[in-house]
Amino acid sequence: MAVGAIRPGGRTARVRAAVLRAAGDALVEHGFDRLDLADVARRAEVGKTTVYRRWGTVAGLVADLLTDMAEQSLPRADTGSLTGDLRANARLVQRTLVDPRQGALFRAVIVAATCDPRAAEALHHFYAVRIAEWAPCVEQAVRRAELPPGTDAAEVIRAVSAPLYYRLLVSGDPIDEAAADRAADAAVAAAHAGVYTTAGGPQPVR
Amino acid sequence: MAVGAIRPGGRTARVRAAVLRAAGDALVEHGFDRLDLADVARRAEVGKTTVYRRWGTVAGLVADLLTDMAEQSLPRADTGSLTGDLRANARLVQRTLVDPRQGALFRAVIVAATCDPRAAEALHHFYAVRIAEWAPCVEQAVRRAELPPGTDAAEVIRAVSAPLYYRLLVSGDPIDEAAADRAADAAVAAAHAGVYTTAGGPQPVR
DNA sequence: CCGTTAAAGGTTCTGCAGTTCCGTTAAGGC
DNA sequence: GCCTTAACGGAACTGCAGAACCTTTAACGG
Repeated sequence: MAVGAIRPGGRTARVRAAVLRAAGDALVEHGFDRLDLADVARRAEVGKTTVYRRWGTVAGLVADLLTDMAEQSLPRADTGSLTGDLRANARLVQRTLVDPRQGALFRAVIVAATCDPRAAEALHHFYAVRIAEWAPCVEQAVRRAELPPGTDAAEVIRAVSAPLYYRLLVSGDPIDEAAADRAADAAVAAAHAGVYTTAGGPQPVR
Repeated sequence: MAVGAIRPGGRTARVRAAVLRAAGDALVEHGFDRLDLADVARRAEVGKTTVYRRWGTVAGLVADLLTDMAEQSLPRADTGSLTGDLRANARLVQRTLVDPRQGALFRAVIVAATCDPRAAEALHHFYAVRIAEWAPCVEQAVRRAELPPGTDAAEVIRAVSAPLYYRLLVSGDPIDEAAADRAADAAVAAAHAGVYTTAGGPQPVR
């Protein structure tokens, strides 16, 4: 075999998959701060030396987990109306954050991002991908003249998620379907008023 | 002295103040995950036994720090217009989150809240207080007929902060004055459209 | 199939966060 | 001012996360 070749196949891939799955389980059970790499190794039925060597720290492991999560994508909605699409998006985010496993996982990766630059980069990339996936909903609405031209599509999508993440991380208020619909409706109203146009400030209400 | 009396005065209060200040410094420097209670004790020039006995864990210490922070309040603005007031609020939040010390501190306490129930309760109380302080801006706007009756004042205030915290914790986008103004303007537009009325869904744009 | 070596695995060691123990200081009621 | 004891402080101890070391397994090129 050639010198210096890397070996991503077979066992290495199996080990990565097992460790990432175990890391997800452990994160959901204990949370970010109480995560022990040796415990992850035990769950994954893998030598703890391997986990320490390949990922080093809890944050490094979470960063890799996020990279993996970014690759699995969910299709965006296309209901024909902006409100319908954004409500679908808000409901998707809402269901994800409320889900015991997914919600705990997202809290954990967001925490990891505040502690480690690699995890932060992975997180920002993850959301950049998700936002780019949904931006076409807004672009279509602009083409349909539902929204003013020059509307920043990504900013509208972010505006839908923001109140839900605010509840998850900051205020602790319940993340129910009503909150999701309100988040979507607020984004539509603000976009309609021209708040998200690149030109700048809000346009007068027509 | 009576049996079982507690002693909050003198030395005890001095120790608490010194430890909370030291904890803030340490949080800003190392972040939540790398916080060592022994290091906090050293900075505060206090026995480490004291810190472990009174606060026990990092999360417990942060919870107390938050309780302390909730007591120091900043006055709300009163510019005469809803947009003016909410932009002032958004700018205040923006400046706080961008400030190296304050920003790091807020990230740390939010992280602590995801790890510990007491810290979570302290955080939610902190924001409940802040939101209640600014809610009158919205109530005034309703009285001035700038907004539809039945508008949920707290929800409007939360809507102003949400995009800024989303940037801080999730997307990593810059938290500049333009973002602050957009957050305020979006909240105004959505509130104006009736998204935050207790009645429910959005009212038709007038 | 074989040889090379990248990558995983097992075991032992170590530093330090967190605990325990006991002596010291000073808050506050009389 | 005195006494009781809540609360602080220093030092020695301990358990375990993470490092170090060496052995074993299996991926991949020929």
